[in-house]
Amino acid sequence: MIQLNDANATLVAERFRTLGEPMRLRLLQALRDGERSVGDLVDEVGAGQANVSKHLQLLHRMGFVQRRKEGTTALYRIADANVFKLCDLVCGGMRDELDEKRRLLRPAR
Amino acid sequence: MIQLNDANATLVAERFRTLGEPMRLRLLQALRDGERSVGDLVDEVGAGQANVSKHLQLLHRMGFVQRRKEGTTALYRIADANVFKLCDLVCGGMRDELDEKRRLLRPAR
DNA sequence: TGCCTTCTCAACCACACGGTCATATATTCC
DNA sequence: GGAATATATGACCGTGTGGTTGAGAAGGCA
Repeated sequence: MIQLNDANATLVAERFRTLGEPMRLRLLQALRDGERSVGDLVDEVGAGQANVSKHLQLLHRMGFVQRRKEGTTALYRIADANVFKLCDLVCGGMRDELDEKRRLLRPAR
Repeated sequence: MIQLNDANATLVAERFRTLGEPMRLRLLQALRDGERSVGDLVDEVGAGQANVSKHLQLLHRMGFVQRRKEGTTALYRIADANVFKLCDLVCGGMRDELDEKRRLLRPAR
């Protein structure tokens, strides 16, 4: 791991925090199989348009998605496929933790 | 990636958000080379003791660290080494993004 | 028992953030 | 130009969260 001095820790934390939001994760997943317009995403995640737009902007500023305009519509797409690796790792950790808890429930025999 | 339905997205986001805090990242890094007491960590990261204790508790609840008591001192250690893989991935993403920005600054020749 | 150390817990405050509403901007079509 | 559509932006509000402070356990030791 890169040295996490105070400055780096802040930058890295900023990116983790960006992923620490259910709506943003759902947007990323919706973008998983290709480019989508804001309107499509609004329909897909069932949230307000302004809200979706703001989340997408943050994901864009953090470099997780890219943006392209076509007429009046804005098309977003995944910029960094590693996002899904991150999710996989987190899910793996969740599984491990659940296994551990289940193991602790089983009384020592 | 595991299907991120609404329930899963919340759980995964919860874990990302836990890592989305500079102080917690610094605590994890301080624990990287072995078990540490709360007091040691307080000295190492230069924060209030109650504050460190709270952060450690959250990391513990989320399964990132394990806890052990010895007399009056509490000893924490990394429970899930994948945390560092997560940090590496995020750092890699940051590097890529910086490279991209640098490339965009160079005018098309 | 009484004191000291170590840590946790509860209450509080200030601030950041997610959501919504209303409005602005930009592009297309008539 | 004017209306309609698609997106972005700003103001506002309620809630969640990091930090601090002070009190409260829990163990070690004289």
